[in-house]
This record gives sequence, C-alpha cells and structure tokens, in this order.
Amino acid sequence: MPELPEVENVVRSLRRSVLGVRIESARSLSRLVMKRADEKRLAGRTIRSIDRIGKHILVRLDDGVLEIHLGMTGRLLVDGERNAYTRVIFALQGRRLMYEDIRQFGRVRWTPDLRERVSALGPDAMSVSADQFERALRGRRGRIKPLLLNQTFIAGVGNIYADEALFRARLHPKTIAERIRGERAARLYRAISEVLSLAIEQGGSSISDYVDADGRQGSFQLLHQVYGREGQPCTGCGTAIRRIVLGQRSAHYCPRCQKY
DNA sequence: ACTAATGTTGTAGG
DNA sequence: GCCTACAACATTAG
Repeated sequence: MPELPEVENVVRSLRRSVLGVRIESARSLSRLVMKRADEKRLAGRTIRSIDRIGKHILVRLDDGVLEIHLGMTGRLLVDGERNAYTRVIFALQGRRLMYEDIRQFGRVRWTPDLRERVSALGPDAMSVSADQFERALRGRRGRIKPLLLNQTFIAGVGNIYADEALFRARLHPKTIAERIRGERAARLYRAISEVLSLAIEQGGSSISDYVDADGRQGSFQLLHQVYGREGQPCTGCGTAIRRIVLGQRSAHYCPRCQKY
C-alpha cells in the first residue's frame, strides 16, 4: 500500500497528534517486524520530529531514531484497536500508537542515528532537481520502469506511481533509460513531481489496505489512469490499457499513447 | 489449486 | 558496477 504519497500522509497525520509526546513503552508482538531488544531503547523516549525519506518514516527521538517502513500492508494507527495483525504497540502519554501489518513485510526499528539503510537511498523523489534527475539517467542501460522502482536511483516511487508517471510522460515502460534525454527527460521529471503532488493532495491511493494514521482513506485511486486498469479504455485515446510483466512486477500502459 | 498483490533483499549468471 | 531472473519473506482475496 505505501508509496511516497501514502507515507507522506501517514507522516502528516502522525505529526498532528504525537509530536512532543513521550513513548511510555513499546511492545513487539512479532519479532519479524521489530526486535524485542528495541523495546528497551524506545521506552521513555520523547518524539522530537517526524520526517520522511522515500518510503521510510523517521521519528526523531531525544535519543536515536525510530525508523518505520510499512512494507506492503503496514499501517500506523493513532488509538487503533488491537487485532490479529497488530505487531507493535506503543503506549504514549494519553494515547497509543499501533503498528499493524498483515503480511509482516514492514519493519520497525530503533537506530542510533540516520545513517544505515537510509543513506543507501537515492534522492527523495519530491526533492530531486530536474538536473539531478536527468544526470542520473545517463549511462543507465536498463528499462525505465524497473529503474524508477529502484530506491537507490530515486526514493519513494513504487509500482502505482511509476506506471502513472510514465503514462503522463507518454513513455513506454520498456524505454531504455539512457535514451531519455532533453525534452523527454524533462517531461518524465515533471510527470513524477506532478503525479506525486496530486496524490499527496488526494490523501494517497487506497486500493486494499491503505489508511493514514487517523484511519482515513485516500482517493487518488479514483484518478488512476493506467494502474489496475487492464482492458479498460485509455482516458486519452480509448485504446485498451495493457498489462505486461517487467522486472517481476506488473506494468500498465496505453499501447497507443506510450510508444516504444 | 493457482495467481497476484502499493516492497525489499539476497543470490546467481551474463 | 550494472542488469536480469528467481526465490524468499507471510497472508489474503479472487
């Protein structure tokens, strides 16, 4: 569920209610999701700020950082109810924060600082400059779609927004990355920025699991032009949207508007 | 029974 | 180093 726009909405909704609040205790119900040893590191810490890099949520504490990645089905819920999928429970002053995750691909951990895996990420997709983006495409001989999913290339774009951005830029997902230069690169850059901004404004895409920390769904799924629309008419030309597999992920595109 | 799902990582081979 | 394919992680839904 969680790509950059969804994670951004979780961060914004979290900020409204837990900034400056102390974590009285943290309890892991799944050692897959959070090591039991981190319970002790988190207890008694105060939440100083909440940020996002790519799809990672960074909760800065008075000692260290609480890093959360939602994986495929992770949710952070302020005052949520405990259920079969609750994996971590944070007792806060006067409220609680629940991390739930059906598939348990998400991770919750304490780190002493922001290095580690966050430093291995490429520039955040909402902060990268047009120049930086164009330069990053140079020398990349692979196809653009899998490259957009590579978090060391740019951080935050996932399967939905990669497909939606390529449609807006009128680029076929198999286009060789280094051949995207000049006007086409500028178009792709703008398409990524615009689709992410719009999706953030719409509260993200709620397809099966996603809700923000207040339990609210997004509405950007109603504006998807290709993702999940195989066989349905292209909003631009009416041609049936096609779905292919690229880099072991599905890719949706309009065969008429996005020429190879 | 089989397949696909908003993600990431490790391994192997070219 | 870059690129691709495949498997794995765990669970649900169609």
